[in-house]
Amino acid sequence: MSTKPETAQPPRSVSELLDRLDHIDDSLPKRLRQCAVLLRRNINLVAVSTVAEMAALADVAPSAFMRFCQALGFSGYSEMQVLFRSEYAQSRPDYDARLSELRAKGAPDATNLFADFAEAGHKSLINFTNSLNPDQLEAALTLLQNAQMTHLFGMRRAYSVTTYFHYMLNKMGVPAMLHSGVGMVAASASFRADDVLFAVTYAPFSSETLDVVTEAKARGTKIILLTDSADCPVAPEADVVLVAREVDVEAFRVPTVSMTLVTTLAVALGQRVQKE
Amino acid sequence: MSTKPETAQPPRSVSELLDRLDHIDDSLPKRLRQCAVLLRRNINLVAVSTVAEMAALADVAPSAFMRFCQALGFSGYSEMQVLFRSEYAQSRPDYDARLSELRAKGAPDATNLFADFAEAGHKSLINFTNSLNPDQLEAALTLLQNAQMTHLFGMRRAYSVTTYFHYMLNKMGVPAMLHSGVGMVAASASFRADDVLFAVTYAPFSSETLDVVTEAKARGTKIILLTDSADCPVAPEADVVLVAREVDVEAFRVPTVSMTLVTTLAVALGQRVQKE
DNA sequence: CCCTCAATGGAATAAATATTCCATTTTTGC
DNA sequence: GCAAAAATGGAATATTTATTCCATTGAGGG
Repeated sequence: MSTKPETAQPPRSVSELLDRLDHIDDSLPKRLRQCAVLLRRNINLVAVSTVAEMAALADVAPSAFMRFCQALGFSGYSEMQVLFRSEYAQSRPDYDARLSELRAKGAPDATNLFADFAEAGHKSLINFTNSLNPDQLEAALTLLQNAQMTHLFGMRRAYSVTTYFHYMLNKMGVPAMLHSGVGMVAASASFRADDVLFAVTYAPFSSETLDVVTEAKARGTKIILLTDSADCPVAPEADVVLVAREVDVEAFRVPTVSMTLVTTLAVALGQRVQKE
Repeated sequence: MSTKPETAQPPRSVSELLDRLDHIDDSLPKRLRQCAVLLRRNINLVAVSTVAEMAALADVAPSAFMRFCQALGFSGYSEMQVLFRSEYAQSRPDYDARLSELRAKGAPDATNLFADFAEAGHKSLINFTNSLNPDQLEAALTLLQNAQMTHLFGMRRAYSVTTYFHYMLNKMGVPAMLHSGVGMVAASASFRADDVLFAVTYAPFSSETLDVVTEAKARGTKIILLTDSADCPVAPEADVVLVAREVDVEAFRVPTVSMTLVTTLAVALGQRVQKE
């Protein structure tokens, strides 16, 4: 029917491009394969290099690299480059250098403090990403997806997390109820067996939240617990336990991982609900 | 002896350049100062932008930006750019490798999504750290420190940020009042001239928050505005504007920078209050 | 072994981008 | 308020860089 479609559509993002590179057809001609291999290994150079430079690294003529870009679906090197440039424009290389520099100079305390919190946030995210158990996320998502209603409960610092989760769930069109803790008894009165309670609590665990979890358990409501320690006393009651540990700065914490996690859950849930 | 030396030698590295920018002579002509300020704040864009783009961001003619580069000691923009490009080319591989590794494995969607959000959070924090103007933080802290009462106001996603700020301020023993938006009129009725309004709003800006800011201005209450764009319509009304831009994932955001920022403010404030 | 077609490299061309020049405006010193 | 100097913006030019073209090479099929 149609002419050889090659890779008709250009990748829309760097990660899409990486995907494609991971599945490079072995039938690719020699030079083009060289390009693919080099690109896969030096993906970070595209934003700041010319075709000629990339071609030289791949040990290939510029025109060959050009053809390679077109085989990927781009109109040329430039079009591919804008992808990398725009992603890079949001980021920045020498984080550590910048941080230590900030600290070294007599920067005001507050600025240093921010840098410390930023670094802590970064570490927390990395730690969590590394130790993340995909099955748990999946389990949580399945529970949420099947829930008639999701009840959100958290006191003190956990309250911010539930408010954001509530906002995101609403935005995604997922029914959710935010309990503010004051009318606690009334809250648990509305728990039903086909509901899910998403409870957030950090050490030292607020007794209200522990009570609500216990109550939910008694009513047969499914329970997802987001906490910062597997030692949370009600962990055994929960169907899924998500442990988000935040690196602290002078004993203070930003709930970066928790916020990122609930956002992820909401967005993933939204995608699933739409596909139904 | 010699002719006017200007900045005879070009900076040898990005951090040397940053040093120089931090000590920009006030005698610099207007346009050139604009360039300096923009560069200081968007240092990361140089590697992937053209002079024309940088000039446009600085709201300056390309030739002016050119002169600015030369005033710094470079022969031109290109020479300055190689500095950034080469530092970038050296420093990135780790992070990219790590990410593409994650992707390569057939991880479930939600896990990938978390990794994306984690990366976005990381980028956001870096960006903010880079462009952070210590004076603004100081100004905000001074206002907060002198306030008789701090009023916190934010709708929708901004609400989570204010709830966390509220929690932290309480913890630090700083008087703060969280307005939840429903009793808005009542809220602004309590604004006094020696109070501070800490308003949080992101595009598209909620009319409630804009109204509250306007009302506060009329009452002589000092205003600190936390937003994600300098274009916020009430930015001119504010005494201090803090711009926390979050990198998005498929148009969704986690308020990582905002949360980190309010935590920083609260802790820094707590330290100062204690020292009094 | 030859013919055909894909692949390749280098050179020619096109496009984008940096850089300089200069007429005009703005500021500074008197 | 005037003259001189500095600063500015826009247009002209130079340079770099991407892209295409085409002659040559090499591989695969009959």
